[in-house]
Amino acid sequence: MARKPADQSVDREDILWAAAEVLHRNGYDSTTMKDIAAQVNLTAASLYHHFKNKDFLLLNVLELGLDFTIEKLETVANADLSNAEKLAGMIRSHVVCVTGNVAVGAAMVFEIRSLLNASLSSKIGDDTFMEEFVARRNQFFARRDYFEGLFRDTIQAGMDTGEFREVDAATVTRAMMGAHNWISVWFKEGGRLSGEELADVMVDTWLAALRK
Amino acid sequence: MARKPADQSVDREDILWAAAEVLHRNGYDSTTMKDIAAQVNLTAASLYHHFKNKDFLLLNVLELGLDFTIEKLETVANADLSNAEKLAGMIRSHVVCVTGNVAVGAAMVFEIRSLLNASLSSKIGDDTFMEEFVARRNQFFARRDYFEGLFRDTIQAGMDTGEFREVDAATVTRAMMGAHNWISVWFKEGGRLSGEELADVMVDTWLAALRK
Amino acid sequence: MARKPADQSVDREDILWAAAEVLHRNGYDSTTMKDIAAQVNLTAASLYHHFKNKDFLLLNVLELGLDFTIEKLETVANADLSNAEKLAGMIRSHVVCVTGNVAVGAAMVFEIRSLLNASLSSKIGDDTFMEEFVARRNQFFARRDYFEGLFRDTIQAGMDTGEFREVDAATVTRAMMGAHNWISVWFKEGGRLSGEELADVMVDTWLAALRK
Amino acid sequence: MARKPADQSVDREDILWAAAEVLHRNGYDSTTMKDIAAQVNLTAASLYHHFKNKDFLLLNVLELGLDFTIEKLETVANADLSNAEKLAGMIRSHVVCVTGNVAVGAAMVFEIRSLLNASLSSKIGDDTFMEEFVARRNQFFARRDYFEGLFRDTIQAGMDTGEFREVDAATVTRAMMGAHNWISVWFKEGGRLSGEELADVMVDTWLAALRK
DNA sequence: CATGAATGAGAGTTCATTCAT
DNA sequence: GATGAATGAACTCTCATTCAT
Repeated sequence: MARKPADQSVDREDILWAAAEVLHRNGYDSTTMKDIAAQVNLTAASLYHHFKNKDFLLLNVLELGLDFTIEKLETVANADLSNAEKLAGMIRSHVVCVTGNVAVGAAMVFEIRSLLNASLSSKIGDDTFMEEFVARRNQFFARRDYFEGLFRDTIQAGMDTGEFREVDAATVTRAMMGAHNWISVWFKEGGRLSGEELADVMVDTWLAALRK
Repeated sequence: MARKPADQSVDREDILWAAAEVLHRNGYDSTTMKDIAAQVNLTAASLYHHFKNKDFLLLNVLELGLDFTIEKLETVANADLSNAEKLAGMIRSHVVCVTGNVAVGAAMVFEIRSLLNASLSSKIGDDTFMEEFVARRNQFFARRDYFEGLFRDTIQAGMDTGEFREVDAATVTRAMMGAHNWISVWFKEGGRLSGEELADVMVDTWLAALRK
Repeated sequence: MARKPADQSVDREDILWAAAEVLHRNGYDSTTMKDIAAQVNLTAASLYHHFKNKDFLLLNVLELGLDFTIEKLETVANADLSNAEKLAGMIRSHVVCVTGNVAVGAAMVFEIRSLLNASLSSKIGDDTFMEEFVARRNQFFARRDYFEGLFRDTIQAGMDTGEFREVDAATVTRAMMGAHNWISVWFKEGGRLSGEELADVMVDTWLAALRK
Repeated sequence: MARKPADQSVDREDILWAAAEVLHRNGYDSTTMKDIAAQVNLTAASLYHHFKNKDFLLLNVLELGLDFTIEKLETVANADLSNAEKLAGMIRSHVVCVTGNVAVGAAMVFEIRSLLNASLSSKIGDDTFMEEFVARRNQFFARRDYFEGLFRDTIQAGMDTGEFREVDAATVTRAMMGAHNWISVWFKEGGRLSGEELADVMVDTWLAALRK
């Protein structure tokens, strides 16, 4: 979690991490632009220099989180490993990302609906506004599907090679996503389990569920 | 599960089911009293004859959903079954509840935070208001823990009797809760799997994860 | 905290006349909802009970003014008179309307552009919103053309019967509209000329311009 | 009339013509400094190197338009012609100016009110600011009266010499101003009538109205 | 000269809530 | 009970304007 470097130059990404934190605390609707601005020592009006509006700001937060997570995941997904090892690595990656960035993780779980409703409240003003928003939002969802697909494909591949028992890969993947996403709800830094330890438990659980 | 009564006499519970639906669509903050009222052919003002304020209304929705689910669950939890059979039954119960009542299920996942923030924004006006609210909210959370505890205890018992392999019961339970809660996000009535079938997959998955 | 306003019940039309006055003073953009509300002892928020938004309020003001004027005009336009007499009556009607209602008259001259720009800033929210707005706006413009057409037709008819000399009826009509509209800019109640006297001058001028 | 210079060196007058155009499209209040700046490839901040503030910019636009028109008019007004010929020339001059420069013409009609309101919103900060503004604004209005006076005087003179019939010169002049100003509202370049042709119609109309 | 960043002030709008009817 | 009217509070967003670079 990147803190405020100083009080001077605030750039887009600083705002995004700060925003994620506030979002995590209050949820999209209860979070005001003023809240976010305060977190980076700006006024609400100043935020509009960096983001077209609140919806875009949310979208940027989510994109940041997803990009960050996907990047980590792809390293593992592209490695030359057995499907079991690969899945283990992917689960660990995902869980570590979530525990290391609870705020963003939570945003990705809880604010999706706000993202969907967002288009409705968008002004017409500039058609470009909404068009760009919808385009980027769709891309976000596509990448989200891609992300989930990485897990599903690995499970399927493991079934094909006989490493895993036969299951409903799509549903098991969704169960897994749910389990991992839910972490951002209950995980507390400094609790009984570290992020790494939690990742171990998850890996153990899911591999057990899939073992023959 | 049972809703939609006559169109004339609107009672508290009608409003709650309707509210859950709107809440599911829009989220707590984006849902206006007017939205909820419209769903039952009332005006916003009229809602105040039935509920003290919006926060209480939400609390009532959540209580309704939780009571409903716990009731089903206790039937199984108190039955004279092996721990594996019991856990299977509980999972099935939970999943069927969620799939049969996506709206309320989603509310219980997504609007908890609103419930927490609620106390903060409560008007000080009537101390009794807030006191009662906080008391009932705490009770709600206690019952929620109790609900989760039913699962955890069964897993633990299964481990104790040797039916299940040794796992971190608390964490596995949370994984399970996450997986089940997440259902309300993606499940569509009439999709590839019915609620019952989905329940089967979940039972299979979790028992596999716990088998020795 | 709902308070009782001093004035009894304020209805839509009261607001419209008041709004016209403020609009006349400040122009659409410089007029705030608060300004209009203050004029009728309401808060800005209360205006939204009566009008969907500022654009609709303006539209209502203009509709009111146009309806009022057209009604007067049609009485004359449908009477059994020579074209010269008819035109005289119409001019007198128009001028008296404008001088008797400077505020609304001015609104109809100066705020048309705001009406046109209005659609752009309308929210999507409810498609119905914008659709209704555009529909009513178009109807307004159609009625405005109809209004102008009454003059043009009478001039043309007078030319056809030989009462008037040959002129470019459309352009003369526009000159006339301009002259009459402009009255709302400079006319002061209690000045050198009463509304009736001014009407006489206008009638004299235009009939002189058209006489053979 | 002459606009559009190079694209590099932007000077005050370029900005004014550009501003007039934007003003014509949107009106003073809806026109932002950014809009005007964009029209000449500058940023809003840069405009402040050329004009003290938005009010002054508007004032400059109006001054430019009025000076331009008066200059043309004085040529005719000072010529050695009969009053009828003089009035014809003046009308032609005015109409041609308006049709050739719809934007500025419209600004002079529609933005006068903004000019009036401007003083009120002026920041107190620099007294000099407001003093200078008010002084120049008053001068503008004086010149505007002078402009209208040229017409009125010619009509009066024509009545005195018996060229024109007896009318209320002041009121007829205002009717004329209204008719001419209104042109900027409806005139479209490339329409049925050219500016010159429209001028002919106007000359014909007003001389007919004044002929004995 | 030009500009990117920042901001105070304020506008339109929404909404939970109250109260007289 | 039910509702129409009203409102205070709060929010998103805009904009003229300043200033350091």
